[in-house]
Formats: sequence, structure tokens, C-alpha cells
Amino acid sequence: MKSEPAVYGIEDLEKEGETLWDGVRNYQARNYLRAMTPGDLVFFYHSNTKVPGIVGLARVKETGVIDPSQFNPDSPYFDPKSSHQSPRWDTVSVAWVETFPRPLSLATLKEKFSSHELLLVRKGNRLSVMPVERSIAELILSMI
DNA sequence: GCCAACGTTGGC
DNA sequence: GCCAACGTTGGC
Repeated sequence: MKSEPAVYGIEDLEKEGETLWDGVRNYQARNYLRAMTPGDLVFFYHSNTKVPGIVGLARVKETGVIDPSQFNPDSPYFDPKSSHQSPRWDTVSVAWVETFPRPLSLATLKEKFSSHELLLVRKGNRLSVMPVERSIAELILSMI
């Protein structure tokens, strides 16, 4: 799961313990959220920063949560086309697990993995939520 | 700041 | 349904 640290970083999650992953407004990313199961491990990725990369771990807590920000006109994530009757956007809550001593940089990940193995290293990939294959996830964990 | 790689919008 | 125009993302 990707986030800009200036908006919401791993330090924020560590401080709060858990958070609702609101604001995802891409259908493909939403579908990946819907495919999640409580207990799933999450790689927390920092984008738009000096050293983009995986900075820690989280765990999926609750799935299928309606994203309240879609109904809030004051929210940057407000969606006027969504309704309470048929909400478009739902998401998951995640709990903090671990903050890495140093980030596992995108540059390192690009060295080790192909875009087939790890969607994150694919050029032009802008999805904020992406699946990671278990075998690849274990390799990443062994690199920490 | 640049720009490639998208996704979305809207006229037709 | 097509596609040009536009906006956004995000690495560099």
C-alpha cells in the first residue's frame, strides 16, 4: 500500500496504531482492497519522497468498510456521484506492525525483482494498492 | 521542474 | 464506442 509520507506516513501509523485506509479512488485499487482478508500482511510504501521504498509493515484489520470520506463535501476525497444507497468506495483498516530501521528502496527492489515478480517496480505503475505474491513477499522480508 | 504513463472526461 | 484533451501520479 502506497502513501506519501507528507500526507500519511508509517510514523503516523506507528503513532496511531491503526487507521482507515480511506481516499482510494481508483477502481482497480479498490478491487484489490476488496480481495483482502483480515490478517493479511501489508508492505507500507512511501512515494513522492527522497528515497521511495518500503518503510514498514502493517496488517489488515477490518475489510469491507464503507469509506466515509466519499460523502463528505469538505473532504478532498468527496465523490458527488456516490450515494449512501450504493456507495462506490469501500476500504480496509490496517494496524501498524513494524517500522523498518531503514527503507527498502525502490532502487534496491528494482535490482532484485522484475516487473513480473513485483508490480511495484513496473514503470508507470500508479496504483496505490497492489498485490504481492507470497514467495516474493517472503524474499522481500528476508532482505530486511 | 520535467515528463512518461497512465486514468478520466466529454463531444461526437 | 471512439478518441482527443486534460489532469494526476510519481520517479528522477
